[in-house]
Amino acid sequence: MTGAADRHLRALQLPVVAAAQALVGCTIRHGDTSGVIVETEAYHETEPACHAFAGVTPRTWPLFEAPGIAYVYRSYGIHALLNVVVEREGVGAAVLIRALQPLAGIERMRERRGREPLTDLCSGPGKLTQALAIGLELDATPLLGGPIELGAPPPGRAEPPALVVGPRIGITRAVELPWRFCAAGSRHVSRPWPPGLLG
DNA sequence: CATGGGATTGACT
DNA sequence: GTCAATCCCATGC
Repeated sequence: MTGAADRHLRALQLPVVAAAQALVGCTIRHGDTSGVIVETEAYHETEPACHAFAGVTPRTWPLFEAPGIAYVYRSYGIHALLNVVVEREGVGAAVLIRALQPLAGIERMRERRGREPLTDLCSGPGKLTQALAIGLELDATPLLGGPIELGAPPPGRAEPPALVVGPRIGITRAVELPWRFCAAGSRHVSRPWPPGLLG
């Protein structure tokens, strides 16, 4: 079957920027909590904002593995951030999952986050890992048949969403690359887009 | 071995 | 708008 049913599988085979685009609309699940990916960013070893730019280190080695595993690292000493490793083994590249539209386990997410509004549950890379209870112990685990499951778009959302493109958030190097992708008009992204650009 | 800096968030002015 | 929390790890001496 082709189309939406295997979009996540095809995304894992693409170059990182195309993969980041293709993963918007796919799903992430951990335990009973899941959501639709609405925001991603691409990171590649050839540009200095990527952890893989420094080469293989105790932290970055999963980035250089074969596609389809998680790269989870601690940010600012506090948050865990989830990436989908892509590109062939030996090349450091990954897609940062920046926001989800909550799909299942929403009450559980509210408990974990200590917040009620649906748009506050997974609207940021640190928020979604808290909502889905994704921690550093899941670093380098497979995303197909592992504890975290990367899945196809949900029923009724076969059509790839329109994307809004922009610069990546929160970095200081390679800021000019337009490697951030959001589902147009989504209210679940980490930062609202300027009025007029919303789908 | 010491140091500095984050792919962030939430609280506060 | 500003700012602290917090810690792993990359870097440099």
